[in-house]
Amino acid sequence: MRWSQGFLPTLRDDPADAEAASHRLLVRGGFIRQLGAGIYSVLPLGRRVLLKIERIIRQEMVGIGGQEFHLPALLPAELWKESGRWDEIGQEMFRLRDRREADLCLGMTHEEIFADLARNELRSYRELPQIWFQIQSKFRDEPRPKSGVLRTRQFTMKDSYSFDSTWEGLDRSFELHLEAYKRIFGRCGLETIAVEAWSGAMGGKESVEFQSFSEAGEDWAVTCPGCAYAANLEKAVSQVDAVEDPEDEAAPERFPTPGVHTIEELARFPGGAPAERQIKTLFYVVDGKPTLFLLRGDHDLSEVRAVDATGTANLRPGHPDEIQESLGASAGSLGAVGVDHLTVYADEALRGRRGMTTGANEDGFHLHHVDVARDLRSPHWVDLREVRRGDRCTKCGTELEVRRSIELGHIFKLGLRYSESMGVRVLNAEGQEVPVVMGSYGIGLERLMAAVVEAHHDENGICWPVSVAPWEAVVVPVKVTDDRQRSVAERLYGELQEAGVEVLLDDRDERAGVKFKDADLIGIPLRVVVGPRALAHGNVELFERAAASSSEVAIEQAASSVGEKIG
RNA sequence: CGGGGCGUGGCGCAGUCUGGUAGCGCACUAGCUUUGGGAGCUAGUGGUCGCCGGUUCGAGUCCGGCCGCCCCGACCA
Repeated sequence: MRWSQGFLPTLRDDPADAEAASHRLLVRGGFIRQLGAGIYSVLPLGRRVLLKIERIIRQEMVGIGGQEFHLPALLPAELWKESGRWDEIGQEMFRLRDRREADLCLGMTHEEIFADLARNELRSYRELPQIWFQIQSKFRDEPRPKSGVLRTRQFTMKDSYSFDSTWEGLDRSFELHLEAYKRIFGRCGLETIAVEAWSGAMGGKESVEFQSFSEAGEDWAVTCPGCAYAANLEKAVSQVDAVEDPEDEAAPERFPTPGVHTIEELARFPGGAPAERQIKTLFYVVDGKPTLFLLRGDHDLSEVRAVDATGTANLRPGHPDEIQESLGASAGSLGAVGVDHLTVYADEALRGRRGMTTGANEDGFHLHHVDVARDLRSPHWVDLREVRRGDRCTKCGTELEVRRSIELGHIFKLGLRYSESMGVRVLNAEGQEVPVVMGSYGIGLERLMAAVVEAHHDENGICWPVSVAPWEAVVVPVKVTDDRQRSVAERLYGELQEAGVEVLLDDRDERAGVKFKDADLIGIPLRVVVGPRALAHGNVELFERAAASSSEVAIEQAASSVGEKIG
């Protein structure tokens, strides 16, 4: 394509409200434009990148036996009511009514719809396994869209669903996806790790996320340098570092702590206690009922674990007035000693601890000499603690690392979650009707594009890997009004097109600096510069964007050199 | 939903405190000069100052309400 005829709206300035590099560069480079919070238009440049990502995904999905569908995004409520998710999923689902007042929603995922097709059409185990996929828009009313296209309310997802007659079959389908996903991300130029994850609203028994390390991410990946262990922070486990408590037979004793509201303040307070010798008391409202979560002072609550422990996702931190009403004190002076009118969950790390310090349920006072076993009224012992950097791996004892990451894909062993609620059954070899064992697998495409930018950019712009670059090469005549330069540039443009290279010709009558800046910004991997310096020797320059390295080749060799470099 | 910030030509911003009828840089149009890393000069185009209401002779500016967007904490591809 000729640049002068294309729509490539690059901006000279960074957009004011973009912080993440991918957001900034994709907007500035003319790949995307914002329409609303978490709603983006994809421009021609961005579309080319997404189509390349789609092609890679499609090839790999077909490679594991996947068959492509295209389901509606506008979905009747009935199927969701059947699976129970119409009520389970809260405000994240976009809901609407048609003119007959029938409930509908915009698809946020398609388990129900594929399960409906499966139950209507599949009859025998001999038709299985099946892997069905689509590449389609998803809608999720995120509480907080952010970072450009990393987290949006409408996005494109490759979602696939496997149907097997046995659990072993599900394991195979899952494994096929695991390997396909590794290839997909690798081909897009991303290093990823597969981590154990929490299944969340999808349900099912086991799930794995693919994450790419990036400071722009919103997830945390816990990895063990000593063994293969890797997990999402939500799911990660670790050994508790043991704390030696002194002999302390004394009864709990109230003591004044004026102005102390936090663990840190109490640790610094004369006569206070180090964080690991305090009991942190968190007040939550769970299914409408006030509830306490107890942790070691230096540990943090994992809300996902709290959800697991309580069996409901309906929980939130208590409001100040609720706390006051239940315990007669404000957050910062709370404790569970003597509390028997609230449900209390205690983290395993507190088991057997004594000589502890905790709030006295009276503002400005704490208790010393608390013996967990003796002074707490039969709490529910559960795992509430969030893993942190430096904790030891449960498998090999090595210190764990915790790093920011972007969740690129998530694969789930759904098991019978949908086949039982929706009646997806086939006959097995014995002629008995059995529920189909399902899996579901998703990749967010725009997020994947953004993650590639996060991983491949510098101060001048994006450095696309050739596999997903909007154009593979750009031919830049330094001065288009120069006849020699223009004719050589046209010649190379033609030769490269002939050779099947996706090539741009920057035929704009702009100064060289403008054209170089733009080419850097939009990240074309290879730039062929046609200028007087090299032409004097019958050469042109080849500039490799990512390496920022330049070399000269003879005009006659230029097209084939480009072909070699872009592989 | 809690906290913080911001809405002024396409983009980036000033002007708001202290009311007087909208300005700068970039981009865009035309001309001349220039031409290897975002050129210079000249002349132009383009804005109901987020929306509604109020105060006032007069509102971008003051008051009230609403809407939108960004960032930080609880959710997910």
